[in-house]
Amino acid sequence: MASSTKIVAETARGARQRTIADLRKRHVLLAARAAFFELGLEGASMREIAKRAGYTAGALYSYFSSKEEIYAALLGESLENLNARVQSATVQGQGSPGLLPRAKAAATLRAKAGAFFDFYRDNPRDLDLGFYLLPGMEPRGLTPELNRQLNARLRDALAPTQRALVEMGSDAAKAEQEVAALFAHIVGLLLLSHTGRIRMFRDESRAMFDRYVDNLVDREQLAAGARKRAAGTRR
Amino acid sequence: MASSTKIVAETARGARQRTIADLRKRHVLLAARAAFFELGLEGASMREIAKRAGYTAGALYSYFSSKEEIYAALLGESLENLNARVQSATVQGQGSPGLLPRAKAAATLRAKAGAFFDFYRDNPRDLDLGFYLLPGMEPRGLTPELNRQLNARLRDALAPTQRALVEMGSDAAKAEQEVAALFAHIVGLLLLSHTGRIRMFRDESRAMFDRYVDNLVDREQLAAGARKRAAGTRR
Amino acid sequence: MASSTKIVAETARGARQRTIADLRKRHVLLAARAAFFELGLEGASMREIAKRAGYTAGALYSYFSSKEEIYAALLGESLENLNARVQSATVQGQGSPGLLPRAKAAATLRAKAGAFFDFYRDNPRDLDLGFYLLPGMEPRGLTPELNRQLNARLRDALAPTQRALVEMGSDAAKAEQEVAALFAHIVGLLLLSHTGRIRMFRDESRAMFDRYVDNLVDREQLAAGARKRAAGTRR
Amino acid sequence: MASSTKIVAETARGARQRTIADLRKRHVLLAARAAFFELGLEGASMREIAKRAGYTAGALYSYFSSKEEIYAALLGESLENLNARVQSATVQGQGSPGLLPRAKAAATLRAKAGAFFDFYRDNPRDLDLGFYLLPGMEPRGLTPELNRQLNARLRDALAPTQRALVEMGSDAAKAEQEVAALFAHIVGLLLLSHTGRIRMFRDESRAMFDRYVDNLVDREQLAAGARKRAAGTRR
DNA sequence: CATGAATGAGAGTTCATTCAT
DNA sequence: GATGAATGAACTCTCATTCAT
Repeated sequence: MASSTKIVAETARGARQRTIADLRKRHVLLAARAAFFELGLEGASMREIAKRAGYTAGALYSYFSSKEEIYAALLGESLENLNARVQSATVQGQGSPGLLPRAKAAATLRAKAGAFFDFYRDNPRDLDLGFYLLPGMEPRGLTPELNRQLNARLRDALAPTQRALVEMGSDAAKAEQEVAALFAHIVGLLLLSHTGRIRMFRDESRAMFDRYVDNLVDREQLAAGARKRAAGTRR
Repeated sequence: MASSTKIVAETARGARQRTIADLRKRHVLLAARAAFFELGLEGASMREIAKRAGYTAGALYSYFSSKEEIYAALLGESLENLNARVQSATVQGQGSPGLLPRAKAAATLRAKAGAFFDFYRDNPRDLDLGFYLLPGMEPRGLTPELNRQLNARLRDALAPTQRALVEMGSDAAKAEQEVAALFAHIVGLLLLSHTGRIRMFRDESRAMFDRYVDNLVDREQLAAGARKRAAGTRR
Repeated sequence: MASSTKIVAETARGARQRTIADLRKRHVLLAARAAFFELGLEGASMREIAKRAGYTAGALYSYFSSKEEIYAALLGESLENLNARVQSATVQGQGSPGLLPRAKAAATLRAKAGAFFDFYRDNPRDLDLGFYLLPGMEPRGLTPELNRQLNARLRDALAPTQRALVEMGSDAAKAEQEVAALFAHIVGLLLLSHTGRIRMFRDESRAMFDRYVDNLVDREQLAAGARKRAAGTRR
Repeated sequence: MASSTKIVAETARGARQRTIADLRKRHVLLAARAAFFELGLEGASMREIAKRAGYTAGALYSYFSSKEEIYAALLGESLENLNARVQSATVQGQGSPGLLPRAKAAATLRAKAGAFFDFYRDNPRDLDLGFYLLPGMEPRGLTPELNRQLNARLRDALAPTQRALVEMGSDAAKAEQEVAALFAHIVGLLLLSHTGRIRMFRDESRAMFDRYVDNLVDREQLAAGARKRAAGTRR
């Protein structure tokens, strides 16, 4: 009995410690995020991150075994945030009873893809996180396994949009293609918007995104109508 | 006579030397290109570039007065190459006599936009060149003036596509929007294709580009038809 | 109680560490001093200083944030030493009861000015420290504020001499002029003594200094006598 | 005959060429002087000097075999200028017939020493030339032999002052001491004036110089009077 | 005589990382 | 767990000097 109690106690302590450690880890991560967002990935040195976290540079190595591991954790967190935002995105006027299933799916498409777009528009550095770093990485922080996980979370964030396309009548392959194209369009718009290389993108990126989605919805509805007519003719 | 001969000779020598110097400058640029393409902008140190060019680091400063000037020259060259490729792109079956003007414009659109896409697909690092810019650049090499020039060359490369859109019936504003959206789509596709973050992009990016252009052409033709019918009604 | 103890312990550790850090800083400073004194300000590279201190170049930046900060610290220390020496200089046969106040002041003048002279004669490079300043300095290490402080410490070292002049009967303005002239003479003598540009200065500089002070004392006493007579006449 | 003529011709050509070469050498020297005076000794790179002379860096080595040889030549020239100025300095109201020999000598003293002072006051960098460089020199440009020559020219510039002191009644040894002290004072005043380390020196250096000379003349006249009286008593 | 390309050493500084305490 | 000292390699850039042309 005594030993069992001890085990329980130790486990509890272990859990508490792990929690505290996790908290501190998150604290470091927040500091790293702030540093990176202000100074860019190369500009954010370990010393800078440490200073913002209230630590010495050496202390960070208690939490992360390299700078790249910090980057990986940051990217992971970023994708969690993205997914949270996409999941919490809801259709406006959701309860309208008379709405046709396809119109509902279109609304969902707009909501989910819009959330995706807005997340990166509002957090521009999160985009960098995903795309600017890859070259010259890997050694310790970004193992292939982790890389796979991160890609999976990215797909998760696109999945609701893909499902909406299916509900609008696309077959699976078409839906996958369309969501990939949509993803590419978003990335392109945002990248150009951030670099400022061309004027237009700075202020109109969301409008451009809307037009793309409008066209996409139009196409889907046209295709659905065509399928319907084809089915009617055959009967 | 003698003095005139001397002047000619000296001028010739000057010209020859200038040519040689230019050649060597290009040689350095090629080395820099290779280094940058393999190691990224930050990874390509002056020493690394010099080594590849068969020089010591200090020697590079005979040709370029800073690392950023090298970058700027590289970017400039890249945009020249892009423009050359776009300009030399011609419509297949150009001579077909019975082709309607609008169909011809559509073919031009496909050719020019396709050349743009293909240039960056075939020279992936040239894309990076244009976007790695973000960080702390500018001091000497990339003056605002130069920056403006480079932006102008980028627009030049998109201009033929824009003109084709106008010939298909778009008004100027619409054409500008569409070409910007097309540009964004291309950038997004290529970026995702290069980072490999999602499987599909690796092999299918050109097909995805084609589908985007197909949709664009369809939309334009639909709109043109609508305008025609509207005109007919009004009469 | 326990927490109080802990605080004490931590404070003690902090204090100890600070002391050790100060010691090491001084150690670096000594190495820098030696390097600078042997090789001059430009010749003493960070690497050279580090080597003499038993460090790598990078390690110096734990103690000083730039080469100029090292220089500033060195100059500060030098002026402290100068002041210490001047303050500790006392009049020989100070206790003699029958000495007139003016004679006492003259003795003080000789003692204080002599200490000033001897300090720089015995530490020739400390003089350079104060004058190698001219070139393109200032950026970080030698802020205007610090510059003001250093100038103040220099004046401090001259102040006792100036006070002695006042006690000998000079008015404030005259005393300031004379002390400035004395300072200039000292600097000139020492500079010429160190550069060896003219033979005589090498061995006789102290004798030359003494002659200058003798003349100065004579002049002051003559002037005092003249003032006395003038006052007697007026009565 | 023919060969003799040829020899003459060649010699003449040689002389002309040497003259042209000297001219160009002087031209380079002027550029070096300007560069050094603007940028300081360390700041004036061979490239900078060459640019100002309208040459390439390499071309300078046709005229001088090292940077230090340029420095040496510059210093030599500077001392020539100094001597020229001192020699051309004349006593104001020189022709006054009734002037006593001693008063004339005092006027000469003032004129010659004043010219010395003014030369360095008006050409501050010439002072640096003489004093700031010595450390770390010698290799090629500043041979001991040359060094001796330069020191001699410096003494030459002081000689007229020294002679004036003798004419005022000083014996040779005393005159040498006094002129050395005067030289030290001048150097001290000018150095402090240039560094600006103490306010007073900036604007008043010439006044301070005058006071020093006044005192010197007074002392000499006093001493001469004493000698006269002593001689009268003895008789 | 002059050029311009090139060297090689060295400058100050930054940084991720390690490790004894 | 955290510190602070230290490393060692890397960075861009400058410079006096050399030499084939």
